[in-house]
Amino acid sequence: MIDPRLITLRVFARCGTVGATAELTGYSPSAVSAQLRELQRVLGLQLLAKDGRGVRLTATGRFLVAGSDSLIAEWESLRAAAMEAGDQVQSHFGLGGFSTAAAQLLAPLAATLRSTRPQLEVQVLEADPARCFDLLVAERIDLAVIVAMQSNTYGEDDLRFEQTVLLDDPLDVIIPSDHPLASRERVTLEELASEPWITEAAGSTYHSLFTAAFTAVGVTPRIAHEAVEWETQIAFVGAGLGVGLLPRLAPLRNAENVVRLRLTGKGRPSRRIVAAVRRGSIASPLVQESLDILQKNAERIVAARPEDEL
Amino acid sequence: MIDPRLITLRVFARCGTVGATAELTGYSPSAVSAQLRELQRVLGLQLLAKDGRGVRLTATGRFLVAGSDSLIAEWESLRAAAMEAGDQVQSHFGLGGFSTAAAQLLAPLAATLRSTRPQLEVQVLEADPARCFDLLVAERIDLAVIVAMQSNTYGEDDLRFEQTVLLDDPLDVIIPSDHPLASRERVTLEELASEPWITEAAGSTYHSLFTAAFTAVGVTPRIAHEAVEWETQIAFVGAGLGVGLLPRLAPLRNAENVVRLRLTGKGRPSRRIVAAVRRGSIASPLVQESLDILQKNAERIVAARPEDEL
DNA sequence: GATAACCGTGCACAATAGGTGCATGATTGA
DNA sequence: TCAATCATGCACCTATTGTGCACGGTTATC
Repeated sequence: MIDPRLITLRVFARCGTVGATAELTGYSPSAVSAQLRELQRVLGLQLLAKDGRGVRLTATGRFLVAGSDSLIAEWESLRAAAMEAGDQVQSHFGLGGFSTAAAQLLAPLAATLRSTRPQLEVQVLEADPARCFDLLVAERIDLAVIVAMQSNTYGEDDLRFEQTVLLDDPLDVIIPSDHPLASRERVTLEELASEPWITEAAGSTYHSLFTAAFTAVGVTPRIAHEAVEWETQIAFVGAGLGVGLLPRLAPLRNAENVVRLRLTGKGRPSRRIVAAVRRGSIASPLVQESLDILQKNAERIVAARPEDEL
Repeated sequence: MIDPRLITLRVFARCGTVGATAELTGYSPSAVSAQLRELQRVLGLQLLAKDGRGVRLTATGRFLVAGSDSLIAEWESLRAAAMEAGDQVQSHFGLGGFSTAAAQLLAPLAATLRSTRPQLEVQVLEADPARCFDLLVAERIDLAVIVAMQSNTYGEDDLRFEQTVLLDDPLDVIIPSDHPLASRERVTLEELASEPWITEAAGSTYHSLFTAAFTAVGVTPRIAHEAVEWETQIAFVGAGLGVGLLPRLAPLRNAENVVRLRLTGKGRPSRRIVAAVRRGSIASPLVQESLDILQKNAERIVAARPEDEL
């Protein structure tokens, strides 16, 4: 209902480059360029200025983007209310989420929605949290399940989103099964301080979570290897290359020579998993139903942890 | 920036028929029909229902229209603020007004804007007050100068508009120059109670003003003739067919055998002339400038009435 | 300081959304 | 029963809007 060119401008405000905006919105770079030019013509405002080999927003452009937050939210809110009032037959619903979240939470949600609403065309996009927010802004997806980080660029009070906590997913330790501590049920990070650690590349989504866990207990881990996928990390541990942290939700499957241990002691690290939607859309019946399903699923998962004291 | 199909729906909510909506928006009936159908498809909502040989809004449709008021206002407000912030070059500006208002206030405004902003394409539409409001909703015009009636369908608190009082335009009496009272400077309505009156057709814009003037002093006038244009009414009076009320702003020109007299006594009738814009757009620099010009012009007109006591 | 990489934009072309005008069907009032 | 009114479907057309490619300008690298 809001002019798609304004949406494009908002995405550009996040990305900074026409190319990235094109990639995120699904348009070609020329189309984005043309849209932004057209938007300026229609409004009679200069929103962009050349800046080196790229373009940047002018003050007016930033003003417009900032002010449009509430406009978008208002529309989402109105649409949600209208859909609540009328018996809507929404045709498309986009979900976004990151790896384990997508597998453990989004897949069941999509399956449930598919069965309860056969008319609905559910689309799931796997994407990391930052990209999920961008996809929400770009209106490519309507709901995202993401990991809330301390270093999250998007605060809870961001005018563009509304976030709902689903569950806290504790981090476990995975060590080779021939490790001296392998028979233990619980360990502390301090006990593993001198181990060679396997983690993700610096700057990646979980790396900050990794370091935060150690800084909480005042230990500096020795990072021996880097992996991108959980599977790779598990394989490395299985090969005896070191130890690693693995979220409870990430399945170990039938990995050989790898043991999962619960962490104990103070500052047990965990990642908070939240659902995010565009502000205003939370009243939409589809979003409401989705959040209900996610909450129930999250509760079921938490309840299935018999050993969780504290 | 708001989807034109939603604007069309809003106009339809006012008109009630597809044909009238087409006439007001400038589209063809088929286009309006297609737009409304498309809007329902996109939203997945049933907004219209067949009703006899026409269509009417469903409850959901009415809800959406009502809720969109604030959405439109928010956009207007944002655009106005952005245009204030940036140095905009608005290309089109639509003005609407009714007969004398258009001639006395709108024409000078258009001329001034044309000279101060050569780039700007100013368009003036003559239309009665009710239609002016419709044209504002349809976004055919951006500012209207209208006569505020007691029986105004659009209250000051309407979420869609913001109104600014420009001036009060008193009603004068016009009588044949050979009338016994023609030499008087001032008369009261009571003195003319038994005269044959010339007015507009019942139900027309000024008829309610006419009757209100008499009910205020407790007199029931005898309506002898009806005219549509001021010119016609003046000619009738000149022909000795009766007497009539004429707003001060309406020029008498060089009408023969007609004298204009000031009304005195309690409840001197007058019509209030106000400027109306879409809610939110009042902060726009163009609207601000226009209102300034109108206000100044109104003050000049009022100041040119040396005899106005009370 | 040459070269390569990157970024945005203009242009020819294609697709498609969105417009008009007319004919049609349905409904109401004379 | 007939005419008037209203919305809508259809054929057709226009013009907006997207793509792909080439180009010019800017920055980083060697």
